[in-house]
Amino acid sequence: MPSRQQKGNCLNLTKETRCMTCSLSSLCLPLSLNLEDIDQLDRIIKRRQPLKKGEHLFRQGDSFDCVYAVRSGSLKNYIMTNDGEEQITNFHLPSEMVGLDGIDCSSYPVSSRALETTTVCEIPYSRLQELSNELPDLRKQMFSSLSKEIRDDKQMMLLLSKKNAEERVATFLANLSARFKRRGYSPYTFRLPMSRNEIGNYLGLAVETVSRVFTRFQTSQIIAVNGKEVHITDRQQLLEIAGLSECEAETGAKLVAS
Amino acid sequence: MPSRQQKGNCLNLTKETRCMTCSLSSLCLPLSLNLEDIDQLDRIIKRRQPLKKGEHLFRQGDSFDCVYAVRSGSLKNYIMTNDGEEQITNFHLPSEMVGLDGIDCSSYPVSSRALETTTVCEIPYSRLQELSNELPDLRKQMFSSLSKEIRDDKQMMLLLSKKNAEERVATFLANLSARFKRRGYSPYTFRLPMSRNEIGNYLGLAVETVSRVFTRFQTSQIIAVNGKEVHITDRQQLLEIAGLSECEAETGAKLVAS
DNA sequence: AACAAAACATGACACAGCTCAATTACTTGT
DNA sequence: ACAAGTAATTGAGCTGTGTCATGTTTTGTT
Repeated sequence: MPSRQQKGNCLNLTKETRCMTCSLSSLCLPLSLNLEDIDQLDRIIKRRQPLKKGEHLFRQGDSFDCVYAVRSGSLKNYIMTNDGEEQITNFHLPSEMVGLDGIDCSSYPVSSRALETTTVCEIPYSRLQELSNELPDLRKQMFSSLSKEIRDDKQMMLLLSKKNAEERVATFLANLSARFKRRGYSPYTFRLPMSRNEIGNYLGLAVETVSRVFTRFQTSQIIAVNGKEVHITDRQQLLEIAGLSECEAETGAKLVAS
Repeated sequence: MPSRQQKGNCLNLTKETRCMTCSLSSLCLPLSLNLEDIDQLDRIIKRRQPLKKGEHLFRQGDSFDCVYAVRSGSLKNYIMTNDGEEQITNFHLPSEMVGLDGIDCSSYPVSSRALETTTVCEIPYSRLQELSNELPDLRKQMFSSLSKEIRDDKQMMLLLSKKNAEERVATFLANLSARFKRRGYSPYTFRLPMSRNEIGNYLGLAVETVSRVFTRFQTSQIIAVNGKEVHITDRQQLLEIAGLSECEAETGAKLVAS
C-alpha cells in the first residue's frame, strides 16, 4: 500500500489499530458501516505515535491533507485573532472527528493542539474521499459529522450571546459530563483536561470569572472541585442553571448521528 | 415526474426557473457542475411561490425533507432558548443554502423566516442525496457548503467572545458589504434587510447599543445611515475597526468554495 | 528535595454595555 | 390622509464581568 505521504511515524500494533476491535467504533466514523466497509476504512487509517501535551496535530495554515479521529487524550482547536490572541473553538474527546472544517480548503483553518498525551487515527482525506465515493454509508456519516458540528456551533453562539457566566460554566460542565457518559465514563466524576484559562477562553470569560463561578458552585453544593477533578453533586440544579432540559443534556456528544 | 410531497405551490415560469439561466448559478450549488449535471440538478428543484415578509420557510422541529437556496430576498435563521427568546444564528442572502444543518436529523434544528418578500429554490433532500450519489462534483459542493458554514461559525464565536460592540458592528457591516459585492451589488451602498433589533440579537448586543454604534460611526464619517440604507464612506477604517485584513474582508460570502 | 514557573483563587475597583424611560421617526392599514 | 402600532434614537443610571494586584497552590525540572 503506497502511502501518499509519510507524515509522522506509524505504529504497527495489531489489536489496537483496527476499527473493528476499537472500543470507540460505535461512536466514531465506522458507526453505521458494516464489517466489510469498516475493513476498507481500516486500511486507509494510519495510527500515529502519541502527541505529547502541547504538541500540535496541525496548525492553522498547514496544508490540509488528513482528517483525524481522537483515540485517547484530548485536543483543543483554536483560531488566532489578528492581534495574536487565541480563541478556542472546540475541545475534542475520544471518538470525535477533527479537521473536517478544512474539507474544501487547501489549508487547515484552525490549529489543533494536544491538552495531554493524545493518540489519533489519521485519515488521508484523498483516500477517504475515494472510499466515500464507494460507500454511501460512510458518506452519510461524514455529512452527519459536519451538520452535527454546525448544530453544536449554533448552540455555542447562543451561549456566547445570551448566557451569563454561571449559565456558561454550568452548560460547559453539563456538556462535558454528557460526553464522558457516552464514552462509558462516569458522568458525575471526571478530570478536566483543560486549564481554567482555556475554559475561560472558550466560554468568553476571564479566568478569574471561571474561578469564581467554580467556587460559587462549590459553595452551593452543586459541584465539588479539587483542582482539575470535578464531581457533580447536584446534577439537576446544574442542568437548571445551564438552561438545559433533561433531553438536551443527553445530546452533549459530538459526532453522533441522531 | 411524481413529486414525493406537494409542499407549497410550484410556479412554472420558464426562464427564471432554470439553474442554467439563473444569474446566481456561479455562486450557488451548481457552482462546479458541468452543463449536463446542472440539468439533472435542475429537474429535482422546485420553485415555490414567494414567501411574504415574516412567513416561515420552516420551523424548528418541522420534519426535515428539503434544503433550500435563496433566489431573492433574505431569511433569518434562529433557534429558541428554553425561556422562549430567539437567537438569530444566521442571515441568508441570495445564492446561499439554507437547511443543511438538518441533514442528519429528522427535523430542522432551527427556524427560518423571511425578512422581506423572498423566493427560494426547494430541493427535496432525498432526491439531492440520490443525485449526489452519481455526481461527485455535487457532493463536493455540498461538503464545501457545510465546512464553509462551520468556518463562518467559528469566526462568529470569535466575534461573540472577544470583540466589543464597535468591532462587532463593523465586522457585521464589512461582512454584509462583501456578500453584496459578490452578488454584483455595490459593496458601498446597500439596504439592510433586517431591523436593528435583529442585528443586536445576532451580534449579542442590546438594540440600544447597535443604535449608538451606528450614530458613533456616522459621526466619525465611517458610514452614512438613513434608516435601513447604509453607505460606507470609509471602508478602510471600517475594516480596521472590524479587525479584518483586506483579504479576510473578501471572504464574507457564504457557500463559496475556496 | 528544592526551586522556578505556571496555574489557580480572591479581593478591590472600573467601565462597557444593559436596562429602563421618554421622544421621535417610520410603517401599515383603513 | 390619518391613526395606531412598531422601530429607532437618545439619555441616565446600574451592574456583571473584566482588569489589576496579591497571595497560594500545583506542576515540572534539576
